[in-house]
Order: sequence, then C-alpha cells, then structure tokens
Amino acid sequence: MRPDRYNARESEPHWQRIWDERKIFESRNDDARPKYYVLEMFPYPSGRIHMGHVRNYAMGDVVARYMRARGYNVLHPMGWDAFGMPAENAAMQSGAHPATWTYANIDTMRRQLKSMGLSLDWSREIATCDPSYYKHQQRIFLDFLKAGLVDRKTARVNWDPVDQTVLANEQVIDGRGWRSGALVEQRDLTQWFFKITQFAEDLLEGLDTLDQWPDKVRLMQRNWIGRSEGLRMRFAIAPDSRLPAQSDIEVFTTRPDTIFGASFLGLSVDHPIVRALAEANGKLKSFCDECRRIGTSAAVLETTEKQGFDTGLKVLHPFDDAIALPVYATNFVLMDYGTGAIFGCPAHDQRDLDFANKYGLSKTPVVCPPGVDPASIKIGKEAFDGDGLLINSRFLDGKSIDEAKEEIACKLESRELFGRPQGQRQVNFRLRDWGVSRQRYWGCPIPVVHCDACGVVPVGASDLPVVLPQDVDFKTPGNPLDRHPTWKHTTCPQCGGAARRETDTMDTFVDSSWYFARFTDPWNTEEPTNLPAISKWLPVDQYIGGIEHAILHLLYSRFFTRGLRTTGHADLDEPFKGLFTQGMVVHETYRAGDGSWLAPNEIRIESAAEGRKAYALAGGAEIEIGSIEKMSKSKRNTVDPDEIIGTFGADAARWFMLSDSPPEGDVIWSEEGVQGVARFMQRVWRLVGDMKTIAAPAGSGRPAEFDEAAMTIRKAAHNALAKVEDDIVRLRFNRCIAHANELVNKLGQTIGSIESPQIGAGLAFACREAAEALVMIIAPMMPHLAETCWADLGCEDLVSLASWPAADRSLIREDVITLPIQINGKKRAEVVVPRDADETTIRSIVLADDAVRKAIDGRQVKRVVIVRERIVNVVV
RNA sequence: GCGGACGUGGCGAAACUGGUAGACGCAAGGGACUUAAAAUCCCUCGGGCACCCCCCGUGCGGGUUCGAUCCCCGCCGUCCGCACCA
Repeated sequence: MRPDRYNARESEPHWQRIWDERKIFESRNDDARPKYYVLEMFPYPSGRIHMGHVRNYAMGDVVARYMRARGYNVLHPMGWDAFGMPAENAAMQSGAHPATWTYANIDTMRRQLKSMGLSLDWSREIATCDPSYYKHQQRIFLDFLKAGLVDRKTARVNWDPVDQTVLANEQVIDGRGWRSGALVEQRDLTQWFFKITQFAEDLLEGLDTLDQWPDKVRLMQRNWIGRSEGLRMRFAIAPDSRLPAQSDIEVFTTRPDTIFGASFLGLSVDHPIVRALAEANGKLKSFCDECRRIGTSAAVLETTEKQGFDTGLKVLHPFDDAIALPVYATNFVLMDYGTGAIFGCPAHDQRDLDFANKYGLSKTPVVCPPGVDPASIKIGKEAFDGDGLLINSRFLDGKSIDEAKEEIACKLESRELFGRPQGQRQVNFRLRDWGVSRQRYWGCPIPVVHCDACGVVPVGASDLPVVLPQDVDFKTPGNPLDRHPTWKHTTCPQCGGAARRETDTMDTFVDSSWYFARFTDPWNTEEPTNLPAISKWLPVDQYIGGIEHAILHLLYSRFFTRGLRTTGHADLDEPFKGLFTQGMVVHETYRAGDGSWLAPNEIRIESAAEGRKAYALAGGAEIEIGSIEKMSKSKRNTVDPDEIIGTFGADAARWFMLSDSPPEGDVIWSEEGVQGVARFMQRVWRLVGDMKTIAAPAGSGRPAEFDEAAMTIRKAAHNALAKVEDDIVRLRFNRCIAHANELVNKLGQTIGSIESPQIGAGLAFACREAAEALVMIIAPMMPHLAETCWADLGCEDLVSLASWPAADRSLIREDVITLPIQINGKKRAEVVVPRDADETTIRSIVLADDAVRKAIDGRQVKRVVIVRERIVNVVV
C-alpha cells in the first residue's frame, strides 16, 4: 500500500542502513574505471556539526553522487582535523582528557554526518590525533628535515607570560593574549620552521596552472607570496661617523631609480647596527623598546605616527660623496623584510614623505609625471608613485623609470665598495618561512631529541611514532609536555647518552596539509602514502571548503605536496585541481526589548501583508527582527542540524542549502524556505505516484509513435536532464534545483490534463522515462526520497547505483521556433518560423506579421537585423 | 591607504556573458474544495496608466551599438582580502 505522504523520518535511516550494509560508497584502489576524487575540507571535531557543515558536505555529496552515476570510480572520504587548542581548553575547564573529549565529539559528529545520508567512504576515515596518522606525519617531518626543508632558528614570537605559550598573531588582541588577557611580549625563541620560502617562486608560478580555482583565491595567494624585484645596495658610512665593525649599510629597494631623491636612511629598531648603537645610548634604547612594545597589530599601525631617532650616523650618496644622508632608527621599517634598512625618497613614497615632513628632511622630486612642468612640482602631503620621466637626477635625467632602474643596477653591480659589489639585484618575497612550533600538548610531537653531546638528533624511523603521554595535567599554565615528569627524558639515538625530547608540537595546519594524500591509502602502516595510490587518485578533482582557508591551508597544502614530491612520497605539484569556496549560512537575528538575543526556536513568526512580526514563545512579547548575520553562538541565530533533520529530514535540509543562492554566496536559512522544500518533496512523491499509474513497466521498450502529450513529457524530461548536466558540473546547484522545479511543474500540468482513455504505449513509455529522469535528477540532492521513489517505480536495484540517463538533445530541438521581434530595439511581436528558415524567409514572415506592421506603422524599414535562432530587430 | 568583488521586484535570485529582463523559489493577495482547519489545486504578483494598448524600469550620469543587466568612461554605495613588505 503506497502511503499518501512520504515519511522522511522512516525512510532516511532505512536507506542509510542499506547503503551502509552493502558498502556501496566504498571505493577500491584497484577499480579500473576513470577516477574522480571529490573532497570537502574535513571538520574540526568541536562537538556538533553546524549548518555550514551541512552546506559544505551537501555540495560535495551532489558532485560525488552525480559523478558516480556518470560511471566514475569516485573517492569521497571523510576524516577529522582532530588536534588543536579547544581540546586543551576543554581539559582546563572540565578536566576531561583532550583525547576523551575529541573522540567523544568525533562519535557525535560522525553520527550526525551519517544522518545526512552522505555517500562517504567511511572505511577510509582518519583522525589526525591518532598515532596511526601522526606517526606518518613525523616520518614526513624527518624526511623534510633530511631534505633541507626544515629549519631551526630563532624567531620573534608573541609570548603570553601567563599561559606561558606562544600565540599566533590572530590570537593577540590589542596587545593582549586572547585567553589570559596578559600583555603579550615579543620574545626571541628557537623555533622549528618549514622552509616554504624555498618554493616561493614555484608556488607563485603554480598558481597560473590552477585554472579551476577561483581567481579571487589565486589573487589572494599571489599577494600573500608578494614577489618583488629590486636591488640590494650598500651605502658607505661617512668616515667621521664610521663604527669600528661597520663600514657600510645595506638597504633593499625596488626604486633604485629614485636614488637622487634620497634624503635619509631608515633602519629597523631591530637592525644590528641600531642594536649595537643602543647599547651605548640610553635614549635610543628606550626609543627602540617603545617601538617594540607598541607592536604591529593592524589597528595600531593605522594610527601610529612615523617616528625616528637620529643615530648620528651619516652615509654617503653612492653617486656623490658630497651628499651625506642622515641615518634614522625608525618604527616603520621591518627587520624581517629585505635587509631591515631602506633609503627614504620622500617625493615618491608616502611613508618616507610622512617621515620627512615630520623631521624636516629635504624632498626632491625625481620623477616627473607626463605633461607636467618639472619646475611647477610642489610636494605637499601626497607622494607621487606613478609613471614619468626622471628629473633632478644628473645622468638619469629624461630616462624612463625602467631605464633608470636598469642603469643604476648595472652601475652598482659593476662597482666595488670595500671589496664587494656595491649593488646586487634581488627578488624578494613577502612570504615568510612557516613556523610550526607550538608549546602545546594536543598536537603532533616533533620527532627529535636534544642531546648535549650530539645536538639535535632525529628520532629513528623505527622508533616512530613518538606518542603523546596520557597522564598530563592542565591545571598549571605552560606546556604540559615540558613539565611532564618523565616523558621528555630519553636516550640519544646517536650516542645512547641521556637526552631530552623536543617538547614542542606541530601547528595543526601541518595535520591538514597532507590528509588528502593519506586518504588514498589510509591503511598503509609502513608509509605515509604510496606512489601508486597517489598517482591513481591525486590530484583532488574537486575540493570544496570555506574561503577562510584561501591562503593558509591551501598554501601549506601546496607546499607540502611539493615537499612530498621532493622526498619521494608523491609525484605531483598541485594537490587540488578544482577548488570551490562556498558561502556561509546566515540567519535573521532576534532581539528582545532588554537587548538579549533569542534563538530561532524561541520565537514565533507571524506574517501578513503589512510584514512579518516575531513574538517570544515564552511570554508572547513582540521581538525585534534584526539583521541577517552569519550564524553564531553569540547572536544565538543558529539552527541545529539535528533538529532540522529530525523535523524535515536530511533531504529537505540538503535541498534547501543548495536551492536559494548561488553556492559561492551566502544562503539565508529560513523556516519558511525549508517548509517550501517539504511541500516540494510531497509534490514529487504524489507526482511519481500519479505517473506510476500511467507508466509502462520498468524496462519496457520504446514505441515508435508518441502523441502530443507524450512528446511534451519527453521533451520536458530531456530538457531538464540536459540543463542539469550542464549546471551540476559547474556546481550551479541553485539552477539545478530550478530545473527540477520546472520539470515537476511541467509534468504535473501535463499529467493533470490527461484523460485516462488516451493512454497509449507512447504516453506510458514517456511517463516511465520522465518519472525515472525526475528521480535521477533529484537523487544527488535528495538521495533518500529518490531511493523511495525509485523503489516505488519498480526500478532495478538502487538509484544510488543507477547510471545517469544521458539527455537526448535532439528531442529538445524544436522544428519551429518562436522568434521575438524588436522594432528599434524594443520587443513588439513574436513570430513562429521554421528552425532552418533562411534570412530571406524570416524577413518576409516578419514583415508580413500583423503586429509587426502595426508597430512599424508605415515607417520606412531601414534595416532588418536577424540573429539566427535568437531575435530579429527591425530598424525603421 | 593598496588590491578585488558586487549593486536586478516585498525577499533570495535567473538571464545561454551583447539578443524577449525578472526563470525558479519564498512572502503576499484573490478564488476553488471543506461543516471547519490543514493539505491540495487555480489565478494575480516591478512601477505607472486610459489595464489585451502604451510609457518607464537592472545604483546614478554619459558613451559605443540595430540592440546594453552584460562592453567603455565618470560618480555613488555595499562587502571582502592585505595592511608600514620599501
């Protein structure tokens, strides 16, 4: 007995169980069909999934299910980005061990993801906090170390003196630790680094090959890498101010052409020369300390004035000994870019101009914009950095900027100063090496030991993994690994003497930099990956995730892939062939009179012609409907996927997530919207039932003749198939859904107008064909409803295993077409013409048309523009 | 400040990137069925008007074109990224 209503709550677990038992989504590495690897960014196991996950995984699942139907061997795995701070914070607050907390969260979230009906290969599940995963990460670290891709050097870090840990830049808010609130100090610590800068050029060039990435992301990475070509040049210190150990100062500049506009040298307060001078100069020292204290956060930089401290040193202009330039210690020159020193040319650099104005330094214009009289140039508050010709520059006068740059570079390169060339061309990058040391417990241990006799010694491969100790306490601040009573004491792999383990763990971005590769052979106990599996599956054909990872995660993964290649673990450069960044899930906010936020399930909406109003469920007070914002706990505008799935079903949640907005944009979750989806689902269920009563049995042959109703149905079905095919591969899910809606509308209308005596073989076949097409079309998005309909229609096996019925595009081509007719660019009429009509025929049909003649109204026809199968424009 | 994106009905959006602007959905209004409600079905739904005609309309002002949401120039506004990188 076919129920009147489709019951998602019964149906969804039923099909999930069948999919699970038959393991139909597990992919094999020895499957010979063409591969397709679709991957969504794996989640951090924070506790529960949120609607953003639902959207992300719904998108990936559509792609996976569609490509499977198209005959591909699809890899669609899932795992957990399971190391990280929140687990330690939870341990500090509740006392639960990070591992216990993390695995409990994973269990919850796995159940939630399974309730979404995702076609995932759970047999490949990995968790980065598992020793079976991080063992291989340690191996990769050691291989990178051996290959010279790892460095250990001192670096300036944000140090939280209360928590006794290093903080990332984004964890420092207004100069204070985000958790402790303590004033953050800048400390020089010895840290581990991945030498990502070694691949700077390659990472930049590789972007050009990533034509299936959003331009926006490529641009962001390009800017982040920040390549610039310039010149290192040395200035001799004037003899009377020369220091004992220092005869010259080297600067980096991208504008050597402006050398005759130079009026000072600016040095970072951390420049060795400044440091040395500060030893003997208390005022300079306190200036430097003050600059360091203020820090470099964005908000601070906005308001901080350019400041300098005259060191008393003078340097000689490289092309005129008679010019001596003052040397300042400044707060705006960075030590870790270029040489930590610049020459300032106020006329053509805004920062230098600000500085010069403050300290009354000269500002000679040396580039004259085209069409401007050099004598008329006045330098006020705005520096000119545009193009022009050189002036006031002696031998450079009249040259272009590029010619002048070239000339200065050649001159200085071929000239010696104190026994070395005075200039050297250099390409500089904004990109810095990737510091991976974290003074935390819940991360992958860095597998080296420190031996007093042998120094830093890698742990032997057979001793991996270096496993985190279980018995740790989080009551005291600092690194639990460091204060663990026994864990760090070990013996040196080299000399056998007493040694200490490295107690830093790796940045969790390391964990996510190669997980996509591990999925290709997650069972491998010996190696991180193996080349046949890598070659088979990588690159990921379609990677889907949030734009917030546009730089770090994606850049690190690209670096790692190059590193894996260098160390023989992989054989490609670019891990992600296609990238898609989906938008956020946003929701209205609700605010009570007292300013407190209410959750969507605490209010009731009433809508009428005058507008919508919200009332509190408790008490009934009217609630202000606020702006639409990203779902967040603080604004309480979240909805819980479990509740939505429990009420409307996973299919409804998935469909709505894909329906309303283009996938790269934000989608507004609304109760009304998801109710609309629920109505749609019942409509599909009824329609399939209606069509079934007409439809021929499954597998019936195609008759030779189709009547008009049958043709209408067939055309609608094939038209929808064709449009969905075009849109789904471009991830335009919102359009796919519009096509599905149109098909349902069309089929409903046509079926509704059929009188039962009319039903012949043609119509029966068309109904069977169209009903199956409809089910196939919705299946990637609403797999459970689709399975139920598929079974109801008596189709073979599962729709999840069925092949996509390729659209017959010849059916969509009409023999006669309706052409819109414009008179002087405005649409005035339509005519029906044969598709293959030539221009003369069309012209005469158009000009004979009553509506056209009326619109022309006797005026002279000057021209008739005919665009084939598109439009006709009559110019009068 | 630099770089980028975007502006279309009451709302989310379509429009094959130069060819019928507003598909599809949400909300709203009217009607049918019903004792009633829900569900379902039908109609209307950018603005104006003399309402089967016609005029206006894709942030604003120009331009190119037979024809512009789309291309060009100049404004206005919103959002995002980077942030003293010499």
